[in-house]
Amino acid sequence: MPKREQILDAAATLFAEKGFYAATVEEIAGRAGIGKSTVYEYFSSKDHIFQETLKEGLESYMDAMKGRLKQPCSVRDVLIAIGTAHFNFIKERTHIARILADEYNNSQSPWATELLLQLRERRISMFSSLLSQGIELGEFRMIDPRTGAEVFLGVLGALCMPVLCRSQNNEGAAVDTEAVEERFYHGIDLFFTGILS
Amino acid sequence: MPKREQILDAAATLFAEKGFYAATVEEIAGRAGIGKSTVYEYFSSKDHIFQETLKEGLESYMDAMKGRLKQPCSVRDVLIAIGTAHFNFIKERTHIARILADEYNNSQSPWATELLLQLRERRISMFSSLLSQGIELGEFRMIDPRTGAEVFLGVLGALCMPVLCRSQNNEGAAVDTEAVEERFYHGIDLFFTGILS
Amino acid sequence: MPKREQILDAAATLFAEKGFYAATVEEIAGRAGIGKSTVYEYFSSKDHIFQETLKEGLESYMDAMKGRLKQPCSVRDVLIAIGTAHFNFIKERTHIARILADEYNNSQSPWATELLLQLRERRISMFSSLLSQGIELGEFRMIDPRTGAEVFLGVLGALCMPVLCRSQNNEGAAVDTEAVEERFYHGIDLFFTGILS
Amino acid sequence: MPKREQILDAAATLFAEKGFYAATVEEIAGRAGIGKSTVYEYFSSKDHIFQETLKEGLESYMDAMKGRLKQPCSVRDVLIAIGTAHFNFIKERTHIARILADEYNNSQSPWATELLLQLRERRISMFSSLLSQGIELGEFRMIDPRTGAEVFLGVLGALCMPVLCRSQNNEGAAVDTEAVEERFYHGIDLFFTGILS
DNA sequence: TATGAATGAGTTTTCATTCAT
DNA sequence: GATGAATGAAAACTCATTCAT
Repeated sequence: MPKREQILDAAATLFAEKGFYAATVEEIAGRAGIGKSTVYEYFSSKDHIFQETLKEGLESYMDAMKGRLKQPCSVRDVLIAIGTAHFNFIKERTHIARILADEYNNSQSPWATELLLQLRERRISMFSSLLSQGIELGEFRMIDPRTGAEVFLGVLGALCMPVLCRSQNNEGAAVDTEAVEERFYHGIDLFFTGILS
Repeated sequence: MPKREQILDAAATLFAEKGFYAATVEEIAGRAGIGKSTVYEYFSSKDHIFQETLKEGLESYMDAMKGRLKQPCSVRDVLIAIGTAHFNFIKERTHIARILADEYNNSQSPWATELLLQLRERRISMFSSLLSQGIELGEFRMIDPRTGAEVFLGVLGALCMPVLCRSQNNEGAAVDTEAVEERFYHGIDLFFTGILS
Repeated sequence: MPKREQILDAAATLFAEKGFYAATVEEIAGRAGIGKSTVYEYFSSKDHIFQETLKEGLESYMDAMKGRLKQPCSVRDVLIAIGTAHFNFIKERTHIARILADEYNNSQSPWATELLLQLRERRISMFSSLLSQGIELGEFRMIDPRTGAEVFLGVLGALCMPVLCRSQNNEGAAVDTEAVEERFYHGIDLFFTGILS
Repeated sequence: MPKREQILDAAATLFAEKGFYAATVEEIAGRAGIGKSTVYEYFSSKDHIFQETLKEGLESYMDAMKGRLKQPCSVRDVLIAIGTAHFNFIKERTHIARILADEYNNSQSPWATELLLQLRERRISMFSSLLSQGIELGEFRMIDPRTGAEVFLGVLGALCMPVLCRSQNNEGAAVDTEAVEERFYHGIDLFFTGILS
């Protein structure tokens, strides 16, 4: 595996586990199995590493989502497919996901907040346009698409929390992913149908 | 104002703005208008300051919520009232709210994560029992109350994000709180009625 | 008890227990049962407290010795009497004794070394003149009195060590003072008679 | 010279001159001719430096002694040889010797006291067994070997004091080592023959 | 006289980054 | 390229001392 990726991998794990500040360049190098100063052959600074970790995560997340957009079925099904992709991304790339999920992140490099907000906007606009489509097609009520998008985002986030949280409690009983997944789909369903009787 | 509170206030602002690590004790002292070592007359460590900031925030948040629980009206209205309280809390104590909102926070003191997760659980169980009530009263469908609670949490969080985000961009145009508030109620409404037509 | 003495007492205990640096003015004040700044009404600095503690100890030690000098008996008996006084001083004022015993002390205020060296010189000259007397009287061999005095000093010190050492191990089983005392007199005897058969 | 040793050397000098607390890491680094943080590449803390200084000193002292034990001569001569080794050690490694001599040391790291007491015990048991031998061989009277050992320890210590003391008064006239040495052997002789006529 | 509150000067320690090999 | 060694800059924390009451 190319060194650059080794580093990025190690970094993602450590940033997710301990945060930007507590993770040291030395540790990252150690986990990547290389010398400390070698890191600086590939990245100009610790900040830079974080930046690239984030970028890579961002893109791989968006890619995972995009695959689900063009499907010849109801918008509702597309949104569910996106939810599924989201859930899978989190299961498979938990470390990166933890970093991406930390939207309020301000403990780290200042521009990180910026990137994370950009991700948020991209996701919102993606959801928003899907909702608009759905409204046009008569699938959905006449709601404000942006609001709907924000809500959907919140729902996805909240329902996946359990997976991301426990991921660092290596000791504790592993999360019952099955149960979480079941609740996940139930929760998404609530988004569509509401809770009123 | 008592020194202890001055410090806590300054700390809340700085922790919210720059996170636990980037905020220095010197800065906190400076903003509180006192000498660095005076801080240590009131708190035994930077960690301790954060802990107390968090605790105080936690309690004042839960207090703000509890006022809304016992009302002679529909459960739906109670949930909306809670939403309102949440929104007001965020408007009024934006700094603390930013800290409380950072559920994925792991960049800071390790027990902080614990406290924040506890807050989450308390909120979920509060919402959960309200939903159960509503179901019993026939107000809501037969949904899983915990899932519903998680979703409601996510919705509240996502809808308030704009306020919390910009709060640090002191430069940028202030958020259009009115607009956010409008979306906020619209979003909560979606939680009840769903988006399907 | 006058405050000044309260402070000096507390100081002696703490200086003996933890040394000059580790003992804080706050602790001293606390143990003396007064406020921290009150200490400065009686002493101009921490150094000053130590200085006075030392002086007081020095004098009370020399006083204890002097009482034994004028006795109508053999010089040998005078030296034994001094040994006894030394041993008693250590039993009764262990804390001060610990401080006085630390001749190599350089961890503390610089002039402290000076005072302790003076004590040493005073003791040596006391012993030295006794030995000279003894030689003149034909009690002792023709030895170098100064050397003899140094040796006697060393013997006293070494034999009392066990008491001073354990005095800080509050937890441990108290030293068997009886046994130490027995060895003490045996040891002094060796000084007079040597070990050769 | 390897950096680790440079540091240890500088540290020994400074600890001996000013004690553990008054010697700063910065000074140690300065005297070692390196940057402050470089020290931490070799030792994990100031405490650690002291610990290693002490350990090294302890071992080199015991080594110096051990060389003198196995000699085909009278026990008395062995003890004198040990005295000589002791004296030479002090002349050659005065700084370390100062630290080792400070048996009452409690101003420093707590475990330091422990190590120094261990040294004392090792020396006592060494002397004690030599004395026992001497008694068995009929060289010495029937004395308590432990007491004898303690006395011998005290004698050695007291007689070397002048060298250790002045060693820090760099300004003052150097000690007349010759004179001290002469007294040293005279003093040891007293241990064997006593002072009685 | 007595003291709680405030603090500045100083110390240890950490860590991203550089540089010589 | 790769790296071990070196370090400066910064941060948390301590404590003797002062000062207003």
